[in-house]
Amino acid sequence: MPKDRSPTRIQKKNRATILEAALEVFSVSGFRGATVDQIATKAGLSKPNLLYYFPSKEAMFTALLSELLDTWLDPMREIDPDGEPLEEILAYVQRKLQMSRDYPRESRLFANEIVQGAPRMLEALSTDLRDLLEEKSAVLETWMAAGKINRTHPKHLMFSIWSLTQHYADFDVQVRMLMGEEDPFDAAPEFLETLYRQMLTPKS
Amino acid sequence: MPKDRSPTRIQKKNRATILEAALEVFSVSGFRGATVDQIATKAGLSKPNLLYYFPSKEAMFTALLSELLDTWLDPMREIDPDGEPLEEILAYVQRKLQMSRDYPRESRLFANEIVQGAPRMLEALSTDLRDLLEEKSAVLETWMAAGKINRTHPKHLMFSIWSLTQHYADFDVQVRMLMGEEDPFDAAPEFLETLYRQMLTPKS
DNA sequence: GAGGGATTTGACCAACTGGTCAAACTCACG
DNA sequence: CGTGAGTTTGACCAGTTGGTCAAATCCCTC
Repeated sequence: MPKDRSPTRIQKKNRATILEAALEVFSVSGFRGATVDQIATKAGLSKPNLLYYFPSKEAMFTALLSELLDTWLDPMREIDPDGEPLEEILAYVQRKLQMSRDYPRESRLFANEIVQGAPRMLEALSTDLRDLLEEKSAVLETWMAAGKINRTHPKHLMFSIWSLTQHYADFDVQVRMLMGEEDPFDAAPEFLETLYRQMLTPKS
Repeated sequence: MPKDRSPTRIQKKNRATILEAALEVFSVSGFRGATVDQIATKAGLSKPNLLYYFPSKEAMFTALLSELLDTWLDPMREIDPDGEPLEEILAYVQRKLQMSRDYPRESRLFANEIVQGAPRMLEALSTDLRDLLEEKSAVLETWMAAGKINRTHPKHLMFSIWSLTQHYADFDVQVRMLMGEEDPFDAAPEFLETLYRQMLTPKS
């Protein structure tokens, strides 16, 4: 094991290589389904070499999770309480959809883990995500109270956004199989835009 | 292995016991994460005994899938082309939500498999589900053409219904963790009803 | 209640998997 | 260069896992 000094050039390169390979493998097989050998092969390194950089398979997984969770929550952080309510929400939806298009492996990594009960992630979720959701739910409530958007359950609204956008990444094979030639991401932006605009635009 | 005659009383009972246990285990761990021993323990039978009734772990899994897929698609089959369009869709949404509440293990079983690329299910999906979706999409299109509901992409509309309803089953731990005491299924029916009503009710 | 098929299981096996370790090798730096 | 820390790996190990098999037990039927 390397000393706890600042990482060498090789350490930085190899850690990154390993995490990239780990993402590739964990995201399709889940924690238990993935094997260290698969990750090693994908990374072009030997199995003992991986375990030189990370003390265990579990350590690779949690390192990956904590590295990605922040990025994953960024689109939600960007919701601006002082912005134009409807536009803020619609923009958030599009950012989240973009994430599903650009980072499907990350989406599936989280999906895999949560579907299986999130045994290695619940702690992180119950702090970072929970706080962020409470904060943004409060923002939504003030917007609703001010009549800027239609009244609904703010948390269910957020769930719906996560669900609809991540569906295109998590259920990618199914969606593509059912759509044939057509790329799901062609029509998705407009579909979601229309959905949320019609749902949230105040009647007045 | 039993002869291929009509199954005995014991065969029927044990097969059912095994599939019930298999559902319990596969739905939380996925195919690879589940072990035959876990299923055997849950079923109260010995491992070799399971393999007497099913030739392999894979056979248990596929038997389970094919047994459940039909039931899983029933709510969609019930959409009546001659019914009142908006009400038909809203009723479908509620049926699907009810499925997520009553059969979360089934939902997670499919979710697990599809997220991982559906290696053992793609064939079934690409016939049964595909045909059914084409049929119901056509119905939606006629309703849109007749101005009974707002125009949108019919397939994306169906995806959205699956996504929103199954989210409550598949991401159950996350949803419950974020909602605290409140039962997600209390507010969900009304939330989804409002969402689709506002989205689909024709303007004019 | 005896015979024979159906059912059950303890013992076992080969393949796989996460992880260890000592020895070999590489590289930065004086 | 040379030397010591950093890096790599072949060989190995113990535990797990899917699956087999022969022997034992059960249960239906005549």
